Amino acid sequence: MSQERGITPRAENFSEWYNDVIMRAELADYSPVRGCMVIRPRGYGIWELMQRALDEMFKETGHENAYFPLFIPQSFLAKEAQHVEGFSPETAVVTQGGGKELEEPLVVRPTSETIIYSLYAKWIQSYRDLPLLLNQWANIVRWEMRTRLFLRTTEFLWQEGHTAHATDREAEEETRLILGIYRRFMEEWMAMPVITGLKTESEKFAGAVRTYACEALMQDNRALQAGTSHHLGQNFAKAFEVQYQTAEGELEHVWNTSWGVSTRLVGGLIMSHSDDTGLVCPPRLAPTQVVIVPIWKSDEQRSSVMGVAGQIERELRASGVRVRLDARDGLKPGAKYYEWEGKGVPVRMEIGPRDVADQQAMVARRSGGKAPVKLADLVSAMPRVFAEIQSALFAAATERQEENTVRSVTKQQLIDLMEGPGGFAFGGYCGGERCEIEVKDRTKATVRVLPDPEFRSEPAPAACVWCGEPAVTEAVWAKAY
RNA sequence: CGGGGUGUAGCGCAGCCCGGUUAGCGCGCCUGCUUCGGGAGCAGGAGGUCCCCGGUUCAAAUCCGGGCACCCCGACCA
Repeated sequence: MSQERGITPRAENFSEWYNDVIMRAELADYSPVRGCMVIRPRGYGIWELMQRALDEMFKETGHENAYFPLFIPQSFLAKEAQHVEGFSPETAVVTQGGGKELEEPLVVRPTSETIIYSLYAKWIQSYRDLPLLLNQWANIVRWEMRTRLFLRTTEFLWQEGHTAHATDREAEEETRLILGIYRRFMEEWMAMPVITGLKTESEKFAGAVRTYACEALMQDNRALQAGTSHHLGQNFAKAFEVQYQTAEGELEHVWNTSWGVSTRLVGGLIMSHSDDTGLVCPPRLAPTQVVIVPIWKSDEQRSSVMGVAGQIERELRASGVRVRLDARDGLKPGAKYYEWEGKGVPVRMEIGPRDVADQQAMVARRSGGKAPVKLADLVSAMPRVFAEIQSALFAAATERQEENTVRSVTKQQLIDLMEGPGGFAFGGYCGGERCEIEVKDRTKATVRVLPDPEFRSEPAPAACVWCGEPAVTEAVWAKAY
């Protein structure tokens, strides 16, 4: 036995398990700078695949990429009252440059609304300039009290879309369009089910009129806010005087939206599927989808096995599969199995002398199951195998979410649930801030979203879970990351 | 910011209470040979500011004081 350090069992300590999975899979490492993280190639590879998929969806819907500066004049943040109030406590500020005190301190962007809309004011003159649909891939800095790899770090990577529209309705449609894209990405690529809906006043983005979000339930039954889409109304347009002339010659402020997902998604991916062996990654986002492990005893066997393995590797790669042949000498096959399982490679192909003789390979899935496949069928079989794994992961995560969701909770059930197993609790809500605060004080749970119609209960709850007054809406409570 | 824990080789740790001369162990790493269908074996080898600063002492990984960093649990937080 030459076991590497084991992974803390998930059931024993979820946080330590999470860290262990990241270390075992070599996704990230701690940095010399407090609260910051280093994203290693296997983690960055997941992010790159996420970027590629999302970027394509943004472009399909008419968005273009641009890049705005990291530094924002401090005065810009202050132009929108709610915005500055929300972000000031967590900004990093540069006061010196080139050895001299700066005329005006520069904020390291915690988000880019202010600098972007200051430029939009210049670019937008006429209704013919609208809509303006831009996105940027960038890093941002928020000075966090307590950090966790991928989930909350001082610096992180994200995309932020910023759009300007002629009408309130168009901006609302954009906000909803993006929320739908996020949901589709999380379900179809991450195999992570989400609940979408509206944020309450206290939880919405600082400076927004409305914030919509995707909320996912992790394996410890806490909710992760995985993506947000904000309808900014004319708040920033007024602050930065972003105006356009209508066809009728009137001067109007534009309507803005902003929306983002971050490297936090990688954390969500990890916490949705992984197990005590290590990372479990859905094939569509796996930097390595297939690892080929050759097996031999003698030198003759080695050359024939490697010949076949190399051939399969080339064919799979040519067909678009992200494949890797593990030809390392001196490691037994079993050791390689454990290593690649820990790293979350969805499919392992074992090829030994017996397989070569039978013209087949053993195809083993990270999530369980192993079966021989004829060499001639390997390439054509992979899309189906990937699709099955992908949908099995989504089905398992969906089942887990449903098992940990309670509909029409009573006050006592809400308390018991949050003191006990956790999960999503659906119930009536009067809409009052006081109930929101009391629930949080008593249970640590917050309103994650006021769910969209497709997630709502039938029939709609009549009374507020907390105060018993008539419910004006339904809410989803959970303890959040 | 409060409570708890940890800093000794790349990783995981022992040694510290009770100071002592070449600071150990497992894994990993390098070389060679034998191995290889679920974590290989043998032989040889490389690798250390014992977190930092100061103090006590003939002598400090070990005792004392101060600091720093990281992790966990809270508090806080789009």
